[in-house]
Amino acid sequence: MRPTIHHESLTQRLADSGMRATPQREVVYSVLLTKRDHPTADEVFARVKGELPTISLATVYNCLETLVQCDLVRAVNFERGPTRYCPNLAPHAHFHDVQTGRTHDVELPPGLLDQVKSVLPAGFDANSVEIIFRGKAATPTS
Amino acid sequence: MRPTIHHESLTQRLADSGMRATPQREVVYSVLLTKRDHPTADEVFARVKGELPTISLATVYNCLETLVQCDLVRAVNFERGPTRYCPNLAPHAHFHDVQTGRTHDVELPPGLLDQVKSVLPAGFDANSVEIIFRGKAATPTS
DNA sequence: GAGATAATTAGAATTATTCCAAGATTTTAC
DNA sequence: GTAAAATCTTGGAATAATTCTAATTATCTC
Repeated sequence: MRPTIHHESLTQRLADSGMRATPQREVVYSVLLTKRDHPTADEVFARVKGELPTISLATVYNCLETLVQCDLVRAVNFERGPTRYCPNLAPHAHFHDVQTGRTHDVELPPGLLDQVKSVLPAGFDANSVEIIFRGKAATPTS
Repeated sequence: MRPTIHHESLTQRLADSGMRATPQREVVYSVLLTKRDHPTADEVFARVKGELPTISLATVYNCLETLVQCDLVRAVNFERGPTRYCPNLAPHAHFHDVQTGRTHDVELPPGLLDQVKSVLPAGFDANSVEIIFRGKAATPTS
């Protein structure tokens, strides 16, 4: 897993925010893109170590925070419990399967978020809407 | 603040789940109903102490968890940070004001949650939908 | 009222995250 | 190209939120 494909856009985004592209940031980002299962910082740490065995957990936290700042990654929090990270930039909702604990992305029809926003009373100006479903997902194979 | 008004329904709900109404549970619930600003467990703890000075933080956590189990209270998590508690049972969304850090309840038109649920692909069966807005709320007095 | 069950309590333990200060790396200015 | 400045990474300590544990207390049942 060599972080080349996304190198350009990552470097660009970071530069836009006055930051540098580093191997650590590239690998953290690459790990998120490779397996999109909403990992925790600890899980990212474990995966990144395969590529950069000497990276520290603090650095993983730093890199994740940086990527969130650059709008390349979304931090997701439902339930108390560790923050999870999602590199899906398209507007989407999350479905949290209470049985497996897994989180699935749910694509949203265009306009839905705006429609939901339109229920806000005067004086409330939302720049983001987050939708979280909870329930059971049918097992893909059964 | 004597927890009489809600005593009946609280006792009933607890009994339905095979649990007892205790002074601690009543005061915790009463505190949530009295000031609906989505307090953290620590904040609830501070408020409850006015009534029950010897209550422990562990008990506050226990009581809150119990109330959540009985569906009398909703636990709300956005951002990493402490869980907040909300005694509003009507379906509603939350608006998180990024300037003040305050959270407001947003009433939802009937049917909206079902409409949102309808975007779920086949195989996903949601029994709850949570909607969180983030942005700036106009100051009431200015 | 004795025994069983349930709830509360204080403090220890755990988990997730942030902070910090030192060292390494990269950039900039000459 | 090198020195100084700026930025990053690192490991460990510190903090914050929550859960666990074992002992005590309260409540319910018969």
